[in-house]
Amino acid sequence: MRPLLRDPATLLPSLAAAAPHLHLLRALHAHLLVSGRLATPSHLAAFVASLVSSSHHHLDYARLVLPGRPATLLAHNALLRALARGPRPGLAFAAFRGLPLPPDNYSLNFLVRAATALAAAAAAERPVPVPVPAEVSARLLAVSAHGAAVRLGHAADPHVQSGVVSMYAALGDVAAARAAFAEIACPDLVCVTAMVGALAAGGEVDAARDLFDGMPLRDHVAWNAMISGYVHVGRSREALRLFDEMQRAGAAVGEATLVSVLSACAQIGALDHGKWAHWYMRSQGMRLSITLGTALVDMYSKCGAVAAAMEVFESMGERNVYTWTSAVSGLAMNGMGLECLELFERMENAGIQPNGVTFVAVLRGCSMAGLVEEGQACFDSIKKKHGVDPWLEHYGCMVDLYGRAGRLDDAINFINDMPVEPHEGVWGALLNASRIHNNVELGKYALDKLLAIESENDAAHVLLSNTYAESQNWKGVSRVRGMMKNKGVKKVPGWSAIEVDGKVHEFFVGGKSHPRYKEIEMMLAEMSRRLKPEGYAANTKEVLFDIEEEEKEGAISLHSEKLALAFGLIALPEGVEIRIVKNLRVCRDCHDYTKLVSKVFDREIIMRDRNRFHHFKDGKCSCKDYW
DNA sequence: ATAGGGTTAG
Repeated sequence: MRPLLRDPATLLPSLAAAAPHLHLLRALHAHLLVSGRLATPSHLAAFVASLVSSSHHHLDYARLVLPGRPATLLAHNALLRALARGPRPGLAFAAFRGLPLPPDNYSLNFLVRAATALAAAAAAERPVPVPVPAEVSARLLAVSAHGAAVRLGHAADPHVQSGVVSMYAALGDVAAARAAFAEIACPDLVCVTAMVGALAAGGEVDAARDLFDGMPLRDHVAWNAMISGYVHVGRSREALRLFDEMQRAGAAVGEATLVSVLSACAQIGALDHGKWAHWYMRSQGMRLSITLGTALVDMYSKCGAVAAAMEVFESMGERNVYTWTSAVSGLAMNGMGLECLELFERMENAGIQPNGVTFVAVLRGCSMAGLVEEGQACFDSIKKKHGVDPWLEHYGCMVDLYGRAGRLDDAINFINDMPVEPHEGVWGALLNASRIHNNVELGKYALDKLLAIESENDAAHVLLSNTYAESQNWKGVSRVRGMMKNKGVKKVPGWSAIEVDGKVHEFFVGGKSHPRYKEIEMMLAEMSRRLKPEGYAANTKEVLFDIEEEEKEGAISLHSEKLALAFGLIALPEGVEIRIVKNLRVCRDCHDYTKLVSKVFDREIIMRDRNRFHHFKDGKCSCKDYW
């Protein structure tokens, strides 16, 4: 005979996921008691899980229900699992200690997951100078969970093994992950993959790659771990190469893969690759999730395709802080300060709480567009309206805002009024402002402060040297050169990347290794020839100061962006814009040079440097020579 | 009758 009503107990599994209200749970409890089903372990376990699930935390209720029942691990493990997944994973440890039965491999696994959740939460907190207490306690709990697994004889369980490895990875402790992994006699594929992930996320990509290459089988998760590892350390070209291999190997390309691929494209400005990824996800009918959509917005923004970025942004049904921040920051990077402020206002109206990263983006937008008053208002609102203490970076942005606008006094007063000790970013901003406005004295002052904090900052030395150079103070330039030599400060080598026919070409300062270098050399000569009548003379003020005076002109012509530019003129058909991505700030000479090339060769050139975009057209740049 | 590895913003 079929029951007339659906048995309420069948609702249990879905209730566990749905965070039900207390009255519903009480009714269910009554039903389970009356029908006697609460005595069966599976029903009890499911009921406990629904009590402790997600935000509705009826923990005390669960604690009342459990002791009155014959103790089963099934029910207690359900509690552990729910606690580990819940908003306060630390509670799983107390429950574990209070277990009325010897824990099994499942219990240990849930305990390890709880420690992982704590570690991840601690890592997600803003980096602060000293380790946060959450991190310290996460570490202690991780070690104790691992110890418990070993002590209780569950260290050989494959689920526990992979869990322990990724737990240490979540803590950011690669050494501990390595040590734990070394103890495992026969790690299975999932466990090896976890180790690949741990190494990759910890920045040890080459070690990760060795392990990865040695795997007899690799599924899509292993590929994803490896690809994201490359992206993480900025080796995006290798990431894209590996992605090609992944496809040839027939591994499943999913959301996680594409997010990493898009991030790689964003880093090196590989717009064609990025467009392809966008096309691919559409052709596969993939849903535009928040994560994927955000990665797309970021990719298009960082490739200088703001319109496309905004199109994706507007088409998204759901957005979170990351999405909004990416869009706001995209507008800022592209010098669209007013639009950036407008979007920020929309964000606030939409009820999305901005965070510190958002404010950095807005302040940078103001700084680039010279919107001093607006930036001031934004800075004040951080504390007044949002009740958040500004980060040091926000102070740095303000110094940059005043400094770029030429309001050096305001910048200095601002620094003097800071309630916290200025950090290197603040002095760096002041140093940069001194360079822009040729104030050598102030530059020296800022550099002294900067070096007192961070004595090996290469960018600082380069900035000071450039400040000297712009005021023709060659003695000063060589003094900085000496300082750098003495301290062993190495200048980060500049590179520029350009994408042609879906292939990314990378150029380094003075590099001659490109297969088409002969043609590039000829093109460079032609460029010089055609630029001379336009009044171009190599600007030897800002140069690499490790090069002797008489070599300057020759050396300048080989800055990586010039090589990329020459290659773009050769390899890209007329009428196609040239897109170049560079890892450092573009120097004044290359900026002047590129402006003229855009006019003489009638090309649009879009150059992304360390800080922002430059859209060159008809001999002018979108930054209005202000960067 | 409960478990595992990979994914976004400055």
